[in-house]
Amino acid sequence: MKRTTIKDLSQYLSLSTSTISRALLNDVHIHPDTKKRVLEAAQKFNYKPNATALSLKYGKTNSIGFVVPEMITPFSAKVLQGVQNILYPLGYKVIILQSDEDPSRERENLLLLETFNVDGIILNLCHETFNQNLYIEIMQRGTPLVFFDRIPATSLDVSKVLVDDHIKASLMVEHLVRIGCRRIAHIMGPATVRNSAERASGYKRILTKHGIFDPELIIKTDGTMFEHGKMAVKKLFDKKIEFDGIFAFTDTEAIGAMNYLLEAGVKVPDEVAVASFSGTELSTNVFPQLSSVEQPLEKMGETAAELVLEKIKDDGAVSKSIVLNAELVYRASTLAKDKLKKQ
Amino acid sequence: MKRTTIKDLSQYLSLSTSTISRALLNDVHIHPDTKKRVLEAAQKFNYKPNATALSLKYGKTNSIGFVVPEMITPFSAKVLQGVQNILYPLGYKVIILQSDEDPSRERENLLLLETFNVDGIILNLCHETFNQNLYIEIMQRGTPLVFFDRIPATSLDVSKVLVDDHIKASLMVEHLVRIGCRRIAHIMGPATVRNSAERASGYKRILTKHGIFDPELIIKTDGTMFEHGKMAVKKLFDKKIEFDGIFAFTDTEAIGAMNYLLEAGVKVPDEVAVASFSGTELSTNVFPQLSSVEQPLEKMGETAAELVLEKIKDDGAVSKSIVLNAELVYRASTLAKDKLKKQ
DNA sequence: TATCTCTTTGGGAACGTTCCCGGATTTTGG
DNA sequence: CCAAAATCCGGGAACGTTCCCAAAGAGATA
Repeated sequence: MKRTTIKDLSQYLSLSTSTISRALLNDVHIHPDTKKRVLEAAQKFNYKPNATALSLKYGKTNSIGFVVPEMITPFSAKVLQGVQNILYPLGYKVIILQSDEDPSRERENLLLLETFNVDGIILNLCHETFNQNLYIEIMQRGTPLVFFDRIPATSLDVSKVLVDDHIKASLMVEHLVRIGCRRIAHIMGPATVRNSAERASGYKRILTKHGIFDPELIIKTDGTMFEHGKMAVKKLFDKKIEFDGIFAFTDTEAIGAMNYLLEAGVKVPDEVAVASFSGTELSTNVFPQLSSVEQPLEKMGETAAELVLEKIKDDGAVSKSIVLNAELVYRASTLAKDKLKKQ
Repeated sequence: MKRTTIKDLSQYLSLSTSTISRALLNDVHIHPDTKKRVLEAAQKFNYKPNATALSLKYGKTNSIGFVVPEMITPFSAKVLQGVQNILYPLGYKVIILQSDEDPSRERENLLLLETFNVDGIILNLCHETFNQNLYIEIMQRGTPLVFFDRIPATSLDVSKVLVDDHIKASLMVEHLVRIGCRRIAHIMGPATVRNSAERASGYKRILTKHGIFDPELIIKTDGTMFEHGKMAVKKLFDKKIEFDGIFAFTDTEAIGAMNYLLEAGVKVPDEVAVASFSGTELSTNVFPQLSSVEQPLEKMGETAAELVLEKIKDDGAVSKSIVLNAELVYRASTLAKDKLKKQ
């Protein structure tokens, strides 16, 4: 049950492969009758062009790689959605690889994509510097690389799409202060990505401004999942550090933290308000609903896809850094309160 | 900055492409010195074999398609994880496409994968019968198809991996009865997939056995997301139907329902117990934690990948239906209670 | 009628790789 | 020392497609 090829058609119709090809490609140099015969035969035998052969001929595979630290949370899934919105209608396929927050796994993934001959790569990195040289090499070897969310050192000349972590974090922390929090803890992201530092610096700036900064309130984590949020709160409890608000690096961490609080009998937001930084629907699908910086994730994916297409079309295209706006949405987890004494 | 090919190396070393190829492939018919020279040159110019050329030559692309109704919830992501556990080490790439619960989109996806020449397809369908003929055609044209979770009509001779929906649903509903629920609502899955009917029949069987079945308590939905769970509870409220337990088709629906209840001031599990059918980490990352039928999703993906590999190796391989076990895990959302009067 | 142009078709190289086949050289065995 | 065998290498086809080039035939023009 082999797939029919142009050669099959040429034998069936006693024509050359050239003629078949011309008929299929709407070439003008062909007799209408011949064209009709070819098209009918193609229909009859369900001819479909062999994409692999075309890839070989034209040196492009019409595929792009999408490399993310994980695919379990809706974060990457939302971005992917945007990427596919753009790429799918153009006939591109997307190959997805997960790095499991492991830079050496990320390295393998990138090299694998290179052997796959992808036309471009969209990447959310898992370590700011570890693979920096590899990024440069890959781009030099001709595969465009576009970053989103977690980006490499600014010295690298690459296209990227991001939000202003510092500003948006500041605004959300400011909100926590406004509703009456005075001991705001920060569940900080992994030290290996710059967003962690950016958001933490926004947090620190606001608290310092109000004279309520306390380094004890920063809990460092080495991941971004539910359990990391839980562990962070556990640490605060263990160290008997008092707090009445939490600003978390991601919504998964915020939710992990919140559930841990609820299970410990702590009321949210009455005793502890919780806010996060994200953009997935998780924030509206918990109780109480979560205040968060809503990044336009789908838009982020679309933008990244457009940037990589630009680079594919013209490999000399100037690199762009696109900063998307993120919206602050205040929900039940940070309801204004006449502060009650906690714990 | 073109990639180096065997031809480049052959010119550089004044050898034929045959010899280069032999050296690279560890052929025995080659002089050790020659081999050494070639390997060094390959290293020097960072030679990497062109996967596209190999695909063309061998008629296989070393890629498999993964088609799912959606990728936003962790469900598909967990299965994908399993798929990649098996396929990644073997050098296969996975191409992921989302059907958005739309059968005609699913159709497009399958046809696209066919033009991509994937070696096999792993599919979670979104309509039991709509694309049945297409499945048959695709398999006849030589691309093996393996199903998981939502499977086609049993008359179709295909490999598939699933759990026993009826039994497991029965057991979970039995548990709800055991803890004291008497008015158990069922948030039923989409009518277009057989799992919905299977789980609903388990539900119905148990309630009938206990003489507490009431058709009013079945709420049909046309999706499996948070919002469908919410809408279902809203319907129950609107119709003023009393209930003290919920068995939901998925954990996302269960969580949507639970949050809606909590926001309405209904206590879970005190007034309404909630149970679901799933296997993602969402069930342990809500408050209260959710009792659910935990499907071994990663295992499911691994099994599906193995099945598709079998079919790739030998297209006459006999089709298998593998039924995986699912574990019932009881958590806080169905704590045994001395029933209080509700609402 | 001879030449020119236009239309339609076929031949074949190219993309990068493997592998079969045959040829040249060296080694082995009697 | 000569034949046979082993070792090593190059040529070229094949995978499926496009596209350049050439050729054949028809029609047009002088």
